[in-house]
Amino acid sequence: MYDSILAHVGQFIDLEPAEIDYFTSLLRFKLLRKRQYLVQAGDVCKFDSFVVKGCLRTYFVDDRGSEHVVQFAVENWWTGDLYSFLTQSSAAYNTDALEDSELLQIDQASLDELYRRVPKFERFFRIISQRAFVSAEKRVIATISQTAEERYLNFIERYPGLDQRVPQHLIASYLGFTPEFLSRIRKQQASRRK
Amino acid sequence: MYDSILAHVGQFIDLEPAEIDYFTSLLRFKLLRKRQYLVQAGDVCKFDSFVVKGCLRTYFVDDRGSEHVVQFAVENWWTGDLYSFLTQSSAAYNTDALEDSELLQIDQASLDELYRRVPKFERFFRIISQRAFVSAEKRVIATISQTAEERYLNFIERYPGLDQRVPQHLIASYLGFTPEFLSRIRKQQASRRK
DNA sequence: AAATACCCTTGATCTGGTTTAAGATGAATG
DNA sequence: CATTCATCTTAAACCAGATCAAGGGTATTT
Repeated sequence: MYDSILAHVGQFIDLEPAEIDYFTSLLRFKLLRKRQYLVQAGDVCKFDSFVVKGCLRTYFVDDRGSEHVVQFAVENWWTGDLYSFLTQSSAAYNTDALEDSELLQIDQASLDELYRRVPKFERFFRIISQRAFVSAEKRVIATISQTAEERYLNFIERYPGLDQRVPQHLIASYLGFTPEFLSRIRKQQASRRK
Repeated sequence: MYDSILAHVGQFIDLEPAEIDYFTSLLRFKLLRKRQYLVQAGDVCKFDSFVVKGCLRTYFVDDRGSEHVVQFAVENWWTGDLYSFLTQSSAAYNTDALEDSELLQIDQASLDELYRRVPKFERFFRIISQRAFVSAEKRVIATISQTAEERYLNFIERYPGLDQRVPQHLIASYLGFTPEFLSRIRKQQASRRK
């Protein structure tokens, strides 16, 4: 059950057996059925969640009532509303399961304790946060500088298989355009391949 | 000279006098004249740079030759090409000074040493990276879900005074539209205020 | 004190992507 | 097994914002 999270953490820091035991003792296992919420906007996000299996999406509902996918999370990703988790304030985003999913969760108090007892975890979360920041900044630039078609092609290249796993209209939402327009892009792609 | 960076770091971690001395001993002071480059695309970004005074911009040149402002950095911000700095690979972005600026810089080797000798700095950079990630993600959502006018109004509210400090066409670039369109937004704003 | 380089504005025209609306297909549910 | 619900497609009208082109103001340079 802990194999994937330990392999993931092990990419960035080395842990002693006792540290591994301590770390895993802080984790709680959570099963989510398809369509079930992990966090709803307005709630406080109590846990940082690691995806062992399955697929989730985080989305935001704007003033006009339209939904926008903030991120997808598949195996070996962390998910939740980070701002809400860090500040224990109410979440702006919703996260729900697109498939039946298995998560490992840690709460704020346990994480603080973990930072204190095993400071290497500060390093681990520093590294993954820096990477997440770099990716988010790239996504800003892509959204600003590329056409819808370019973003779509980069998406299927960068997240291979994900387009087979989640509905197209959610990919369109993630990329910042309408499902109708994605349909047109795909049609044009298909005719070009002939 | 070190007042602002120590106050900034002090917001997140507490340092002993000896740790302060050690930290500041690793910093190097850098003066940039207006228009001078801090990092050019293709170079390796050797330093993480803290802005003591002045204003810089990081920008990206796309395939079509258009520039896009990735971020502005004013007093108490860190700047540079983070991906290039972390991996010591060549930078995708350019950073240059919009005003004469004073920086404090740390190189990769010194930072590694700092993490080893004063692990609290892992914590410090974890926290600011997490915040940076949250902001970057908000910017993605804003770009996807709001109109040009809404983004502009949020920008001047969120970064008060910055619109007086940097040319308008760079703000337009940062927000993801053309300078001509910003001009029209401002005209409409002015007429509404009458 | 010209000359040059920036910077901002305005108008006309064009386009990438939205909106609205309708229909087709398949999957989940009572 | 009928019915709702979710997903995807297509097409026509429409719009936010881009592009192109021109002109004017103001620093900075020479």
